[in-house]
Amino acid sequence: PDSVAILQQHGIQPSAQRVAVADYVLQTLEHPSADLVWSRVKARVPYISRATVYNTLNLFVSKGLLRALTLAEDSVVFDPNVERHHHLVDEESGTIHDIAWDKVQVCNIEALTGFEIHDYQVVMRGVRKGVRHKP
Amino acid sequence: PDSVAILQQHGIQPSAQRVAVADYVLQTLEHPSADLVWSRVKARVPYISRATVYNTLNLFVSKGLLRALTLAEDSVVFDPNVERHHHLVDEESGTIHDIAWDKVQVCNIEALTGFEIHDYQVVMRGVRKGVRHKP
DNA sequence: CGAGCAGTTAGACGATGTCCAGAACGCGAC
DNA sequence: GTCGCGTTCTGGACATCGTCTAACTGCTCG
Repeated sequence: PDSVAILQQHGIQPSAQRVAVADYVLQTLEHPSADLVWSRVKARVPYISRATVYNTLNLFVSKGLLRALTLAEDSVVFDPNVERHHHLVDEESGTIHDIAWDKVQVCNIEALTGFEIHDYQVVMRGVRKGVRHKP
Repeated sequence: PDSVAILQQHGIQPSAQRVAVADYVLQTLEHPSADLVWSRVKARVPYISRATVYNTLNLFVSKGLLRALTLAEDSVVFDPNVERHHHLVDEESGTIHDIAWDKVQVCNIEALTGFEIHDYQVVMRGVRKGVRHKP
């Protein structure tokens, strides 16, 4: 897809650095941390600075292009999937997997009193099936 | 309750520092970060060091006395409630509230293929009802 | 040309969390 | 008691994450 067009549609000036970040982060499935985005983008655009990557990621989040997730220890990760969905954390590798919204259902959320729920998701932890554990 | 007895039941030597940490962290409802635990405990035992608090909290987690949660930005917090339950993050204050396990139900978790789910919970974000927003 | 503005840059900074070497402690043996 | 040994505690160094600032670049408009 055309990163430049996407940025413009969201009211973001498409500078060279922003396009470079978008080209990677809007396509990836690896739920990268900010510093991982930095190193990935640096591989193609070596002169980009760390501050720019952080600024750009925060800008993308505020414009709704990305979601920031705080699921596992150490660091926020970014998810280009901004639709509602759930998450599964692989306890062995730390990898995060998206789980489609309609794969599981949550009931009685509306019955909670005292709070106005703006958003919710199921967070699961587990391991790949068939992986052997040490005896 | 008797912190000394609880520590012993979990196979932890009850040193003065560990008891001091336990006295606070096993009773609290405020979901403290490690550094908050440090300052709370220092108020009663001023000579305790930061490293000891971190070591003690990690020890308690590995022994099943506490759960470490990574829900909101910045820092892991600790929860003495080790029963299954859900969490609600107040988006205005950042406060975390425990939600009883049977208040909401999650269906079809078992139907997920490819993974062995060890644990899951619903994470909600919202605000206290009746709180006015700026117009 | 040059003033102004948006974007970028490098590095300083504060906060979080881990690690290490040495000091202090507790406890049993003598 | 006191000796010796293993455990615990301590303070500081260290690495990482994320933010901030001040200076620099490059573009547009007059």
